[in-house]
Amino acid sequence: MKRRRRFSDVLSRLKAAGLRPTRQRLALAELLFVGGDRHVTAEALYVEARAADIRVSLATVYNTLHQFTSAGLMREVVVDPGRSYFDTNSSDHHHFFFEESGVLRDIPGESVSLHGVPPPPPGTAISRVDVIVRVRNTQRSD
Amino acid sequence: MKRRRRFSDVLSRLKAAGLRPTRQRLALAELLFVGGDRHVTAEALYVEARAADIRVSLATVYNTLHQFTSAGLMREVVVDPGRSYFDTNSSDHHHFFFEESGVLRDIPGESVSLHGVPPPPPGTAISRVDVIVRVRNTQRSD
DNA sequence: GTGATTGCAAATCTTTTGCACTAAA
DNA sequence: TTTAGTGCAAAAGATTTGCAATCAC
Repeated sequence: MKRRRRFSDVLSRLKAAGLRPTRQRLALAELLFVGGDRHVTAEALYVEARAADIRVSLATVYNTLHQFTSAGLMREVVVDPGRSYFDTNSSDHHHFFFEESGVLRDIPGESVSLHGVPPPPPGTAISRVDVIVRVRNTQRSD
Repeated sequence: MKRRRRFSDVLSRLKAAGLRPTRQRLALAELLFVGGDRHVTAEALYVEARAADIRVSLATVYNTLHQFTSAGLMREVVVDPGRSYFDTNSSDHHHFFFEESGVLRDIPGESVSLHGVPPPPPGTAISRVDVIVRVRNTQRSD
């Protein structure tokens, strides 16, 4: 009953987040949350969903990713001008970004330590610290 | 002769970067590089240039910012989905990003120290590490 | 002159929105 | 029912591109 287990996991996850478990949200959540951490763009998830015979529109994919993000189930990662990535790992961690391929990879939050960040100005508080390690291929690429 | 000094500084800067010193590039460079570190979006620089009676198109502002960036005179900072910032400080440093206002502020590179970043995969090298400290207002804003 | 640069408008790309339709509670 | 969610197509931004006109060398 793996399939049923997955389904109910995802179902309770949506319920816990206060999101109505619609067919599209359930299907997208299953793609996203089953099988480890993922980093997707809206377009990529849309293509993947279609390939998996999930009937959903691109607009709904965008809406859903933002709803999941607002609900704390995902995190938006900004690394590429003109394209947003969404990360199924919403805990505190950092990223490698492979500039040539556009691939994002997690760096566990505990492994990195930061010192010397100045305090934020009065009246403000740090909401998040992003560390993005941009990586490029060593060998010729042109 | 402050004005003349600024002009020749900017002129040699462009020449050193191998960029033909056209009227538009000179004028934009003067806006950008005179008077401290700046963080601009293409649109904002365009508006500023027009206000300063610099006759330039938005397309040229985009082109120029990218040329300056390729030449190492500036740096592109990605913090906001759907909008690019360009930073006149191209040396190694980090940023505060004020989420409500969209303002970016430098954090000197020396003040922050990072430990524990895993080595990049074989065949790749770190091209840059960005630390972005996202900040929000403490008081109500809704 | 000659090739690089610019301006303009059109094109492209990503993301958002309006609204009639459908589905969950 | 009643309200939230969805699909579609259109709209909105940001950025890029094609090409004729213009400028630097």
